[in-house]
Amino acid sequence: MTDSPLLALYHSLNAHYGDLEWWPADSAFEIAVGAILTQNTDWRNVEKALGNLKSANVLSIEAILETSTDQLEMLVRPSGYFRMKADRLKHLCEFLELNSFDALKKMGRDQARGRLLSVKGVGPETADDIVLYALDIPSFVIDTYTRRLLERFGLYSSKLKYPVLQAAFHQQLPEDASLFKQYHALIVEHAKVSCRKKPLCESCVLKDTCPQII
DNA sequence: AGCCAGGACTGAG
DNA sequence: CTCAGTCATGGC
Repeated sequence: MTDSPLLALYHSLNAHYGDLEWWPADSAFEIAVGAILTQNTDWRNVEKALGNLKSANVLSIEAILETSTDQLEMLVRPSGYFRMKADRLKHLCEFLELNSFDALKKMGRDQARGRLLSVKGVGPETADDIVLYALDIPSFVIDTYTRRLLERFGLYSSKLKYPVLQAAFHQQLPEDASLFKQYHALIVEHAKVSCRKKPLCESCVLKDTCPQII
């Protein structure tokens, strides 16, 4: 029984990079906040913003809701789009006030994901970040790195819609939150060390171990 | 000195 | 519904 292409790709990435321990955070709430802050933003800038929130003791639902918009904007500024993100964090916290992580987890994937998507500023990727890493429910995250990787390996066009690409992962992988977490982490890690422009790097670390794909 | 980052929303056609 | 425009700081 040979692996499906996406599972084979996972094994290759995993063999090279090993366990990556994602998502770095001290709580489910910090993960949700990070998911908003990292939208189209380098994680290193997100860390600065999270650090500001922690230093100001503003990393909780109540604290964010009580903090003035101006103050919140100042704190999240290093992560970019600071006005928009401050606003999105407010919306997220209003939502979490009524829907605890515990309650969301009990709803199951589709329900929880659907509720999250109703929050202004939470799109498909952010919702999946939260469902997967904060709720520990297997829902695969499709980001720009994922699209680029699939495109390069000739597996799926990066133009395909989010649900289509996600379905491919869901069909080809065992329904395992730990595996989904690690896979997404591996994709991002690989993106950081691989070149951005070439269709497929000659020095790609997967070249030797993923012959079925390359 | 540009280019780009772990997206999502909006308005136009 | 498809798609360009918009939002913004910091690293390399």
